[in-house]
Amino acid sequence: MRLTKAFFDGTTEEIARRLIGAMLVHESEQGLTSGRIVETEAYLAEADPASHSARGQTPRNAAMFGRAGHAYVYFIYGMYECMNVVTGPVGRGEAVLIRALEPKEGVPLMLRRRGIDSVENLCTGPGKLTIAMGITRALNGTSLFRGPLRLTPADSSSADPKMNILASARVGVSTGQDLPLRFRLSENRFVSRSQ
DNA sequence: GGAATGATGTACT
DNA sequence: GTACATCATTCCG
Repeated sequence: MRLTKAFFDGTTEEIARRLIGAMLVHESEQGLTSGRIVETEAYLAEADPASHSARGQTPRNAAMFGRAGHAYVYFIYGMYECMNVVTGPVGRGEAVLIRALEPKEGVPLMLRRRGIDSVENLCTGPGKLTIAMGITRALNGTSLFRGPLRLTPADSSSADPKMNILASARVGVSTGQDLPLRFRLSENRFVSRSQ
């Protein structure tokens, strides 16, 4: 199924839920890798102190204020990169952090990038999945409709009936912990470790 | 098993 | 100087 503009209708929370089950695909010179999204977190513009957009636009977070369906990739803790899907509209500053993937295509390449030999912890966290997928800040601001990094919505006709989505507090934030903006597949072994 | 720790760019006090 | 949308490693018990 092809990504359309209508995918970004509704609130960022709704889009964060809708992203569960969608496929993320990256084509690089090294090869193609893909995974099914099993965990997301919504970051809002209003009343969300944990959001990067909370204190206005800076060069670092500019992509978060860009168009829906584009990537916001940022560098954190001096070591890791995290990937978000901007949910727009332009100037608003809302996005959904991709926190975990169930690896699908290009697993050997992902294992090589991560320097491990088990698929178990390959993409179970936002910093891990960007390494495995080869996602860097070079992709910041790029379109997820076309380009090397693409998003493919879940095919609703083949939706897994056991696909229960749980909502809970976000991970690693010190403010806004009362907001249930983290979404994950229940009973999926590829969600991130920290609960 | 769980807690503490180090790696360290970017933004802000 | 401090905090941060993290992770791997080390040190406990």
